[in-house]
Amino acid sequence: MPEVQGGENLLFLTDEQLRQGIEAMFFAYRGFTADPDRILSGMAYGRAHHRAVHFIARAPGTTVNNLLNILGVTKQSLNRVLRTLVDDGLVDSRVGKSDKRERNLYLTDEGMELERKLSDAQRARMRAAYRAAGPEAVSGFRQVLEAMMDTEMRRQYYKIRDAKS
Amino acid sequence: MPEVQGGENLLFLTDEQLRQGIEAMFFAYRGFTADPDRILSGMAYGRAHHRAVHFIARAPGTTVNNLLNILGVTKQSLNRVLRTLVDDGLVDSRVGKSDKRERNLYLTDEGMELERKLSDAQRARMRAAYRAAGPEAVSGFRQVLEAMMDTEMRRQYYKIRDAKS
DNA sequence: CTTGGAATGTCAACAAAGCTGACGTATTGT
DNA sequence: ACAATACGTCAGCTTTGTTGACATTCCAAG
Repeated sequence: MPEVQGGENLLFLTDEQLRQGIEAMFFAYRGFTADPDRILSGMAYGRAHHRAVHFIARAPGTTVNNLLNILGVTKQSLNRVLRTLVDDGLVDSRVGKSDKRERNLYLTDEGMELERKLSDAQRARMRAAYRAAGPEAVSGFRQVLEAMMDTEMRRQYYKIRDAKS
Repeated sequence: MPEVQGGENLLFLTDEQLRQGIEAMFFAYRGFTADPDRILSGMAYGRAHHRAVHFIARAPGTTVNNLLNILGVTKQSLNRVLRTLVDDGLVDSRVGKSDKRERNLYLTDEGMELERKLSDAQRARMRAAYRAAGPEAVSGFRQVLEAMMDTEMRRQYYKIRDAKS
């Protein structure tokens, strides 16, 4: 059998395989966001609020600028979301201690309650998927996702992850 | 060492691991859409057009209703996108042969050209990620993604995938 | 101590892409 | 004949993103 693929089995790199991966990402992401979206619909919040709340919960005291980098939106867009959360008493925005231009963001008790509700739903789905697929699959899943990120996003991802160890 | 986890290693199911998976999905999806988005910005098209073009390319002759089910949007939303694509000569909408109420959708040559451009970019990233992670990781990646889909979406996914074998 | 630049906030206007509801038309199946 | 289906469309609304302009506050360098 001729080694047309450089001596390795690269069948997983055929266009058809790649297209299937693309479609899997598309359909899976729908599932990924479905449960939080369901919870948020009916409240005055949307996916953007979920993202803000998630990363504030994850890195309490984070600055607006930092959140901007993580979320990759404009400050005007984030500000609109943040303002409603602050006004509604879910997020506390405190003037920075060392640098008073900065605002450090924290969830209030009410904010934490919403975060937990959203997170519980999303983690439940992730847990079910992980459990169904098994530890080895999970490892592969994470490897491919990390390789798919833009360099700057991967940096952000590691930064958050490593702060938790 | 006590078997507090039912005899298996379930460390990959800790809340921290699940949160990392959630964030990996978030950051990776950004990368996943980044290249097509870049190509489309500047044209009068967006991500919604990309999705329509992708699935029409994937299942030529598909009906509007079928596309609606795959994309999970309202017909008004899809119609707006489809109309611009037809008007611009990227998509051909032909009256159904057996059932004249239906419209069968096809890409024109110009439509195929755009699809190829978008697909090339997205597949290049996917290929790089797959290559970096290796075949075993890719298998795990796919398993977790499939387990994460809603049942109906998984059905759609298999349907498209199996039509290509 | 003044001044330039950085971080933040805000106003206005706009665009993409989703939604609901209502309605019209052609076609099909009962 | 009539109900249901597939599609298209009008109108209006929401969420979430965008630019651009401008004010405020503050740090730090000259």
